Amino acid sequence: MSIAERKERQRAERYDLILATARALAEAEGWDAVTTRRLAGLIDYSQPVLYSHFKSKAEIMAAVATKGFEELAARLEAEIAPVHGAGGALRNVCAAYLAFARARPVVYEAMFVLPIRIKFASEETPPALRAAFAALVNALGPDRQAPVVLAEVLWSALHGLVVLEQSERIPRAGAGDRLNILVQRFSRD
Amino acid sequence: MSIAERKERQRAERYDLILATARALAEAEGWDAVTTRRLAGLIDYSQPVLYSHFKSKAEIMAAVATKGFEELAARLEAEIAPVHGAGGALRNVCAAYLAFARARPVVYEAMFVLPIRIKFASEETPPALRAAFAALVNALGPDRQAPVVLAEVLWSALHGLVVLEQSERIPRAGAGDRLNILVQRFSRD
DNA sequence: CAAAATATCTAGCGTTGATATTTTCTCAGG
DNA sequence: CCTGAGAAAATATCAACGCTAGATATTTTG
Repeated sequence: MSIAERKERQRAERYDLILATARALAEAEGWDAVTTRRLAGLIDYSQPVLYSHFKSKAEIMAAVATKGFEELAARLEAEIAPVHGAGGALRNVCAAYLAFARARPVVYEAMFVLPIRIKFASEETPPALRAAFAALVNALGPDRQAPVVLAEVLWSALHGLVVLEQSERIPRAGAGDRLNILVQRFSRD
Repeated sequence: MSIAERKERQRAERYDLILATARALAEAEGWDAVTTRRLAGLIDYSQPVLYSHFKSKAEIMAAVATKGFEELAARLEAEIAPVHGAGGALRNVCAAYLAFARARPVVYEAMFVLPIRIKFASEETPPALRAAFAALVNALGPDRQAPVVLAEVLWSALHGLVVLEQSERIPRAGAGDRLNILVQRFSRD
């Protein structure tokens, strides 16, 4: 079975290559520049090869997004794990969320802005996405009333800050002040 | 000058017809369905006529968005004007914002999600947009510290709720609970 | 060694936003 | 009532897009 294994491995490598290339191209020139022709050219395969791995261009973007969920979850959990003193966890998690969005804006866009049809808050929700949301709930601390709904509102605020900032609808300069106010508003009274 | 005036008026009518048709088509089938050809067909003109009014399709969407800013500002100001008792203004303005987004989702999308390159928070910002933001600031009540930054965060939270709800990333069912929590968090302590 | 299955390519379909060219219409002056 | 200039709108066209069909080369199986 060694030959089949090798082929399987090579296919997986090409799969990863497609995702890495799509992400790199999007980071360099934005998602609009990620066309199937350019993507195929960059990996030195013909365009239809992409369709042997993915059903559509949207599915490629969804796969990039899924990897992004994993990275985001890891970053948020890293801010919870050490016992920093409970007061600081909320601020650190919020800051990590915003830092992720700033560091990987196009991945963030694929995850949360573009229409990629990933199920949220259901059984099919990717585990990493659920983990990231759980980190938000934990960051709020124990014994809060309606912690899940509270985390949803917190997440909305974080997401709103990200997209309004990225689309330059609120000035980038005030980001620090806005984080302060956000944390203050969602801290325990 | 009467002939020139008539021509001018007819041109303005066609301009409005293009915007109304674009909006109606977007509301019926989404912005992706608004192609220059379909739009031209619906107004019984050839496709290049659109380019005698607008430089690009994005400019058409930006014009629809600008009309949306006016409607949003009017709705928010209507919740401030009457002296409802200061406590209720914040809730009413937030509810009106969310109601606008639910009532006109595709106009909201053009205003705040799609890349339309309208200047925010600058001298070129459309007056209606500035007015809408001012209504948010007023809704927070007098004598708050850093009211503009606070309003930016509130706006971010509202916007996050809207887009996460519309893209089904948070369940629609909990909207009422989330509004309660949002208002509670941004009310004066 | 032949047959079946798999992998990949070239070519092309139908649409898109935008533009270049050509035709049609409008309207003032003789 | 003509006629020619200029504006306005049409047709025709462009390059690029996502995606698919058909043909060909390669590998696996009987």
